[in-house]
Amino acid sequence: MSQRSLAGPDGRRRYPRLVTVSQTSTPNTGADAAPHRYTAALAAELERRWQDRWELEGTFHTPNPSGPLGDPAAVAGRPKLYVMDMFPYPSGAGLHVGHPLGYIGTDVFARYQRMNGYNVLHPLGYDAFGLPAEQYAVQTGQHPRVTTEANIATMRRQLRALGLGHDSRRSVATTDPSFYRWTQWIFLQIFNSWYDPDAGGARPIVELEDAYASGRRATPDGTPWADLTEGQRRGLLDDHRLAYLSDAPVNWCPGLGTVLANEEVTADGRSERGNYPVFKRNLRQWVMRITAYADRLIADLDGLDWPEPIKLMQRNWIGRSVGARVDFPVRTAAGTQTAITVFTTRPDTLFGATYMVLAPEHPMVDDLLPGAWSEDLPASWTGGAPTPVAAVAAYRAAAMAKSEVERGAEGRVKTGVFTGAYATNPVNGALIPVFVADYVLMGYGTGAIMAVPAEDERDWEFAATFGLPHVRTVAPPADWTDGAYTGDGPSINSANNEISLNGLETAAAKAAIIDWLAAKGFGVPTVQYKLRDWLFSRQRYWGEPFPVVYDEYGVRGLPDSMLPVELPEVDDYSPRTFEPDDAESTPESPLARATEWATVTLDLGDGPREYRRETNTMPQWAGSCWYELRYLDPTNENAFVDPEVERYWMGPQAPGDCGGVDLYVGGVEHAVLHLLYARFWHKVLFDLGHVSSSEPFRRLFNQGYIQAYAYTDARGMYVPAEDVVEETDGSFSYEGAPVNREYGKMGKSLKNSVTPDQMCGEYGADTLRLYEMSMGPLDVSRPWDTRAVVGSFRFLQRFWRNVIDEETGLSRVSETPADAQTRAVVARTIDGVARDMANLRFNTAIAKLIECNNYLSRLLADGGALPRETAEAMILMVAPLAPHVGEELWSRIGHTATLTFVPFPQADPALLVADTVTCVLQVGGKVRDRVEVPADSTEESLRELALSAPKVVAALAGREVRTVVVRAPKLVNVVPA
RNA sequence: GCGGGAGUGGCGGAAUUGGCAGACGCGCCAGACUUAGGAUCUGGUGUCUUCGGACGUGGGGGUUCAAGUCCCCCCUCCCGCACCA
Repeated sequence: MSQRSLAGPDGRRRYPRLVTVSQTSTPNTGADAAPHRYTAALAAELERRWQDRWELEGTFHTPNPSGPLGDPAAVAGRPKLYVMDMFPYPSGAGLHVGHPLGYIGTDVFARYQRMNGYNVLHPLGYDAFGLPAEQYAVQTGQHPRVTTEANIATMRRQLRALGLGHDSRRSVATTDPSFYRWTQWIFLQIFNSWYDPDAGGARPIVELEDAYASGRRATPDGTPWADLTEGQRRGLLDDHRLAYLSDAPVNWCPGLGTVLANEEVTADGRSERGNYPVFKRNLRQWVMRITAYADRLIADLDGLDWPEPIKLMQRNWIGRSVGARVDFPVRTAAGTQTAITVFTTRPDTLFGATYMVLAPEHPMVDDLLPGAWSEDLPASWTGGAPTPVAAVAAYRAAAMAKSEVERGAEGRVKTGVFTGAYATNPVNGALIPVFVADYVLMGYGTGAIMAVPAEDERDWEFAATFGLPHVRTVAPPADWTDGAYTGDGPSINSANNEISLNGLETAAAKAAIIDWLAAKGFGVPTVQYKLRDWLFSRQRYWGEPFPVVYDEYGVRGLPDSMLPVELPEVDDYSPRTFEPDDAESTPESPLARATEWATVTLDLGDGPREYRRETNTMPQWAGSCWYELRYLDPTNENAFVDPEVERYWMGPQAPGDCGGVDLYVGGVEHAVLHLLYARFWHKVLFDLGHVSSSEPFRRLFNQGYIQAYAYTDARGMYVPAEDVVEETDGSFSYEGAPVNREYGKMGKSLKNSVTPDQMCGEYGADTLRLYEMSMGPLDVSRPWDTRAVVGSFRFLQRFWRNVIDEETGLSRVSETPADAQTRAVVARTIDGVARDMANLRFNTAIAKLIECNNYLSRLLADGGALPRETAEAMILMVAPLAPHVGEELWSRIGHTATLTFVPFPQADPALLVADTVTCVLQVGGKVRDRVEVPADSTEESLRELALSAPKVVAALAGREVRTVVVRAPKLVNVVPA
């Protein structure tokens, strides 16, 4: 990398052959280069120089309208644009070339829009709480803060070397106490709020307390507020809070030693991280009442400029179903009259309910079981057990023993057992048997269903297995043969003395029966969601402590003045982990061992008293739920963000606009986790009047991933991908032995990692940026190909050579004006590049720039000069993509200031209109000739031209002309008879 | 199984509203410079061809003067959900 060219005695250069062991096929060693050629060495020098200058001048320091980062004059008269990436976790493994793909994309876009006059906010921070730093700390004994800060420093260095124009003053980390102080503050806002269905949003809990205290709102059992004990009052309020403690079943993962959110558990009941078994346990944990926002989280998707698949995933995850709850009267074994409540989306099929099913965990099951079977029953119903109690116990034990994977592997064969009890179908009084079966899930609806075999495939299968009858209540299509018909159609067999659904279409039948049920007190219309409340506790050290304490009555939020609650120093950062399948184990947070910290004496307004702290911490999602707001005002010590600053950057742009970040770029893997949680927090803050935007991210863009090939040898071990050779027959080998190729992620363990540092060293950051942007559309995944990077390098080299004389290093720019053709070519390039950049189509923008540059190369090779207007337009267009080359050339042709804020070139519309165009002459739709014609040719003249064109005449071969289609001036199609 | 997306040269990918398929790049081939080339530069490069042309965007059918693009059927791959009543 360090060879220099030598000048010979005659003044001509001599290029010594210096071949080092490290020398590869890289074209850019500089060994052979002309003295002022664009080489890796030159790229490294000028990139460092411009990065230093940007930093020194604060080029990317974005002004706020007010406050510590405020500069009203700089803000005035410019439109704003907030461009943001999903922030990274500062991993110790360092970056590979796939990581910065999205960051480069947003940087190009941000730079482009700065040149269009926007005040662009483009920050990048760090999502730095979380498991890897903690696990590393457990292994090494080093405080996670130390490793986290070292990792952040490394990542900042790597990202700086890519020339990313972030506002470094706003580079917050979620682990900074000055950041998580406000995470805790927002938690308290949520904790101190309740969802008021009448207002359709969150309101301070003190308003609810006032309503109870004044009697405007009755307590659930009617007891006057004044007569309630302190504990009862607090319990009542706690039941309404948006952040609350719950004893409900949670996902307990012994292998990780922590509980997990539903979103963090895979379909086969394992942890998304680590792939350990997860068990349902009743544990007292913090939960966020996200379900209160389910409807708004669905409805407000409509106003978002997000990819449709992501919206769909959120809708599906929330899983809204409209239906009814219906009560089926039943008598317990003890003789008490009660009812089994089911949820159904098909109340119109009620007359077809021929049995019921309860989930194995359903709390009513045990009360229903009679002491003995009342009749002779088939063995399939009793499971061969002597009593219902024994049958259900055996069934439950068998169901518990099966893992989710095993259940899936059984191909969903329906199993179950009869309870011995019968319930009454409220519409027709029929006594129908009640079963227990694991195809009904306790976690959805009421954990109980009415089974309608004729109109539900699962019920049909179960009924077939257990010999249960079916009654069709929806007329299937004429060609229907057998099985459950789940579609819509006119109701049949659905009438009692009071109501008949017969003949009604499904929608009308639903409405009619719901009215009847409601009137009779048998049921109510209900909306059901798959979404559950969000489990918010983790038994971890490296997370935000909860800003709450406990006294004898329960939990109390701390006053703002006591924030932040900082993490205590501890000897052991590890949560207690267990054998992965030890379902009986109990979580044990590391903070519980910090006994001095966990007990604290505070004055919460009623004198100093001793309290217990919460020893769980918040999940890693907490910081990412609101970081877009902290970027706006990162140094504010009085508020998480100044309202005026928030309104400027994120406020609605028009009536009905939700506001939010103008462009948010990140991977699709956060479609339902981060993006749902962040929307929820933002809406709470909106309801409470803390932000003016009702959504955090107005526009979302999912970048694709850079994939890579990995190779395994005969033993299945990964071999270094860079040393694999492709054989002439298309197979691959490593050190002479054949290897298998697989396609997927890039990673150190797969031995196919390529780092940005490597690419910057071999070509420079501008080449890497250009290559990543030219590989394909930003939202599509594609394979990395190190060999192909040289193409982007060659372009920069050729572009450089067109502007700079390689021998002298001087500008080749001429002050003579451009000729008409050059102007037209450049104008077309400007037009296309501007459109592509605005649409994040950087790959086609680059193709157009290369095309234009190739034109200029030919022009110069033919002895032409490079006109200043042409050079400047090209430099300014290349600059967002390759900013260091852009700045360097801009300065070398005589400018002193950065080009960051120089207006992007405008195409003269007059130059976009060509004088002549190529007209395609077709015969029967096949191209036969092309002719240059005036752009304003008339249809008639083109028709004449085509009919007399020799190639058209030849292709017609004497056939009659049926018709002639003319699309002036570009196409004529002569259609033979 | 349900839902969504995608199939274009050896490879990554281009292609306003249906209107010249394969832009641009890699690779490959040839040439230039060179003691040399793995640097750089120039040119060529979908397939077949009797050199006229024919064929060609996963397969089959259709609409149209004209289909990668629109419609129907099928195949393959990727992503999400997965007994959600």
